[in-house]
Amino acid sequence: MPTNESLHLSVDCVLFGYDDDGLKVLLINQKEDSYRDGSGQPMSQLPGDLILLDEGLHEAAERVLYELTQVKGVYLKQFHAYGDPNRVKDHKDRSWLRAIRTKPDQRVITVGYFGLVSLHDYDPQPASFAGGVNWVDVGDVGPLAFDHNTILAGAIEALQTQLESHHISFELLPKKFTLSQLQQLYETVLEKKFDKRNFRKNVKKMSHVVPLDEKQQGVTHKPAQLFSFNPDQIEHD
Amino acid sequence: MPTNESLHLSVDCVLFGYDDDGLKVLLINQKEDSYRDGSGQPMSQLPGDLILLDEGLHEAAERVLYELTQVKGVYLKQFHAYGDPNRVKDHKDRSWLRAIRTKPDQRVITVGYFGLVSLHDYDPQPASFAGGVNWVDVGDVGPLAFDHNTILAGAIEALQTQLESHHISFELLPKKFTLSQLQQLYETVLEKKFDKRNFRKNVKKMSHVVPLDEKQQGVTHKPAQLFSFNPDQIEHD
DNA sequence: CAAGGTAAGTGTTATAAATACACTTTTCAT
DNA sequence: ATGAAAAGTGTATTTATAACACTTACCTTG
Repeated sequence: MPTNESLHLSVDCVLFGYDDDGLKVLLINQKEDSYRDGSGQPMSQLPGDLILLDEGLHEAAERVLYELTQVKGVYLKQFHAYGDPNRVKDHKDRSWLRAIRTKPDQRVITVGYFGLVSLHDYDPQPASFAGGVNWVDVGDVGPLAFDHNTILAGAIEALQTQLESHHISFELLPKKFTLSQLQQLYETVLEKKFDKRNFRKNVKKMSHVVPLDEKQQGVTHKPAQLFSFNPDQIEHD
Repeated sequence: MPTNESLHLSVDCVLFGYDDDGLKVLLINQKEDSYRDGSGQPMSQLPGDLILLDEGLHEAAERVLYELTQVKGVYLKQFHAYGDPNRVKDHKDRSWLRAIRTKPDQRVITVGYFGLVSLHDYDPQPASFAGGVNWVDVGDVGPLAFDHNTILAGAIEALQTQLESHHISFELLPKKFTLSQLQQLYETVLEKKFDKRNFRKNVKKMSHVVPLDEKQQGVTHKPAQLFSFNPDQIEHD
């Protein structure tokens, strides 16, 4: 029954990027002429790669991300392994696999990592070997290759549950930020509204959020107080 | 540098068993003469096995557990993948690997699952191909083979965080249980004490915990009301 | 069959956390 | 000087958490 002779392992990275206009995921497109879905559209997928024989899983995720975005040192966390024997056997994915793999029928188990970057401070200049690289709003992601929609959904869930408990919000914000930006981040990620005054009351209790002697500049309204995270006070993980 | 030519994947199961005298983990011993640690003690490990080419990860975990305990249908949940390239390379583990593997230097990545069983209703009669199988109190677990102490710690953490949020306590209790048993379970797993009256107040709010028209029997004191979980009201996951 | 042992069962009060809600302030642009 | 735009701020209500001690029902034993 199984057409494969061995079993390979990859990592797939769900890199979330955030800025004032929302939460994005980094997706890569295959070259248009080699890989299209039924309707002729080029299909997207999450950045991922087979792991090397002497690297750890976390290392592999870092490498994949570095190769794609030239970014080092981003927050990266494992969230789930996906091992359905048929996860790379779908009809829609065959032509692409034939193009890139020597053994396209080979079974691949993948370990999902999510990563967080702030798109405010610097734009990670995605540089891909494989085709176009785009930041896509999380709400606008269409059908992806393989089981990548499932993986993305798992990453979003992990991000939501960990945002509050693991103090990772600062990975998505600029070094200096306003309380409104922090609130918008929470509202975007958790998909619910918060009351401004109550939200600020809670932030005051967080010892790792510290006010700076500095105000927002160049805005057309009352400039907001800037805050930053104190890394000493943060233990995530 | 790497001595391995390929890479294999296993599942390791942390099967938790609970009864009135505590939380146990199922461990297997290697045969004493083939595998001892430095001090000549036979070493224990978590039940685990390489996954087959055509089975999913969850399926693999179910199979491993069935082969060891003859138990089917237990609650099983993936919690983490462990992929350090040296996780099976420790000196203490070499003799055992030489005994059981054709390629003892081969790298193995493993996916951890935790499982839950009630030791009240029935004793899962562990039946092993590989040696002794024991329920060991979670507090009394000594050094294990490979990185299995790390994996166990990860499983305990996962169990603790999910006990409250995922309504899984009933997997560890008999079908009919008293509120004191439920409280003791929480206290054991979460390693903290609860106030009896406050605990019961909270239970009353849980619609999935329903009182039965039945009382405890054969006890030397006031018999407790029995309760059960209503499976219709439970969505875990 | 009375007494003692044992765990079950039960309410109230105090403190802390979460929620709901609306106006004033500061800056820039016109 | 006026208006637009988002920042910033306090109180009252509701809900949840925490602390705390005695009575009840059943079994055992002497």
